[in-house]
Amino acid sequence: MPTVRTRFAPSPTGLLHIGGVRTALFCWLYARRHGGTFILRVEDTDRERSTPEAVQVILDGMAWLGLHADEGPYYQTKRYDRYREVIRQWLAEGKAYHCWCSKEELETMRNAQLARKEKPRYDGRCRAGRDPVPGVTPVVRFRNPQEGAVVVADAVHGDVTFQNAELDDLIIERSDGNPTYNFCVVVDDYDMKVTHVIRGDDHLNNTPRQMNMLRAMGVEPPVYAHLPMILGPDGTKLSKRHGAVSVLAYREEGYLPEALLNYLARLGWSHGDQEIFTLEEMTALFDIADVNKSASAINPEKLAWINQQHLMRTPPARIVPELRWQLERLGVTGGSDSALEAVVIAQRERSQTLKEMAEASRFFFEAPAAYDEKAARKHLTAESAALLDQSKSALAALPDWEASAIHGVIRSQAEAGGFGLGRVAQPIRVAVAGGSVSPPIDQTLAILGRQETLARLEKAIAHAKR
RNA sequence: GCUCCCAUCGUCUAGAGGCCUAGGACACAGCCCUCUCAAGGCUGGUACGAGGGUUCGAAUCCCUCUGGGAGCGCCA
Repeated sequence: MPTVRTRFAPSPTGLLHIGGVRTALFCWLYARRHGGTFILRVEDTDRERSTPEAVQVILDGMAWLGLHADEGPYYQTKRYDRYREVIRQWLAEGKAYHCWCSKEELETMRNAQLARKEKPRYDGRCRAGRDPVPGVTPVVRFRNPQEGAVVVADAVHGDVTFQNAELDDLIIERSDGNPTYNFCVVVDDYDMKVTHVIRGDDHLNNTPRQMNMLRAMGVEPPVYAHLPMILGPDGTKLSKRHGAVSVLAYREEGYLPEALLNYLARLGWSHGDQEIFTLEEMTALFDIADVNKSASAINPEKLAWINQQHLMRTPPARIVPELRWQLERLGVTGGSDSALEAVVIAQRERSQTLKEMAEASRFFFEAPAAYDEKAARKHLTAESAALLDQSKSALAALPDWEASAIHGVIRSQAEAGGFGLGRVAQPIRVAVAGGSVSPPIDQTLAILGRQETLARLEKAIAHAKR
């Protein structure tokens, strides 16, 4: 059994979006699971649309996700000599031939077929050879078998049979001398000794042609696994307004890479009823046999839930740099690692994303610019001013500034007044956080520190007395 | 139009002939917990696209239909 070799082969013509990431993930997981090699190959033969920026976006995205390649990135544009070599050889062996049809001629053929309600395809008119046509630079076509059938033994779909009669002779070299996609894929998968081709099922229809070309090279095709498509939340094709944005946008929105990967893995793959997986669990459990055949729609709410589950389970120290990055994006700097860690622990069960966490934690690092109007009207009243004042004195007198002692103060204040904790806690909460929502008040004050707490209480008392 | 693929709650899915009066998760509703918001716990509603077979028995196997998708390019 040869070592497993998988490849992720994006084309840098657009963005690396959710669909591409899921494909990359499955390739990566499969290689990891079997101690194999994961190859990154950039398919940039479309010189018109490929851009260095798009390449960089792919590289950055993969790096953020932690989907590191064991080999590559390879670039198809750097392999043109090899492609030409194969084409020359095929031409010599009769496996390929020159086609002198002009684009106009092909267009006419196509329209006629469409008019006859036939599947548009090349009719092979140059197959037997044709004299050079003046003014036309020929393309090279692969001589596809005309008889028999090709069976794709797909690891997720099972056997899928295509009649060779349905396939035409595809162009492998354009008139400008550049090789085409389907051909490059074949040469690359052959040269790179790819054992498992895991890709989107929009490629299922290309597979028989690729298999025929692989056989023309004298090898048996690799194992194919065609993954179902990922749809937008409304069940239609992914578009810009859905998730078809760069994966890096998910970092900005405050998602953990492992959470995004967990979510994506569960789109089309499952392991019983388990929903939350660490990367380690996924690599240990992943199997193509458990991959679904049907397309699935992304559900942003579930992604958010999974993200929160990861926020709650991941060691806080690992979250700290992510939170710091989000805070900096809000223009909030400072705070020691240990302070941020305490914030993470206080906020993780009340934040679905790191962005939310940063926004909700702003007040820990800077005094609220203004009180939430509604909250202030309700809790910073003349009568609560007296209560706030008492709390302030009691807190100032506390020997140790820690949560349980702070809780003791709040509780005795409430007991003394004969009312619930909320009556004491809410005004304090508004005073320190600026609004009526925060982590438990004792924990909040403990993180904030005595000095800052007292200062904010002072200010709130003044406000309440106005 | 032709070829190919797909089809269980709104969504993600479990289900490989009897364990299914269909299980879990997200979302939703109610209750509990409770200093706010959450988290957590409990409860509830909603699904096998339709029709034919095969079988003692079908969500599971076969056929047809319907619906969705992909491909059919000197794009990838």
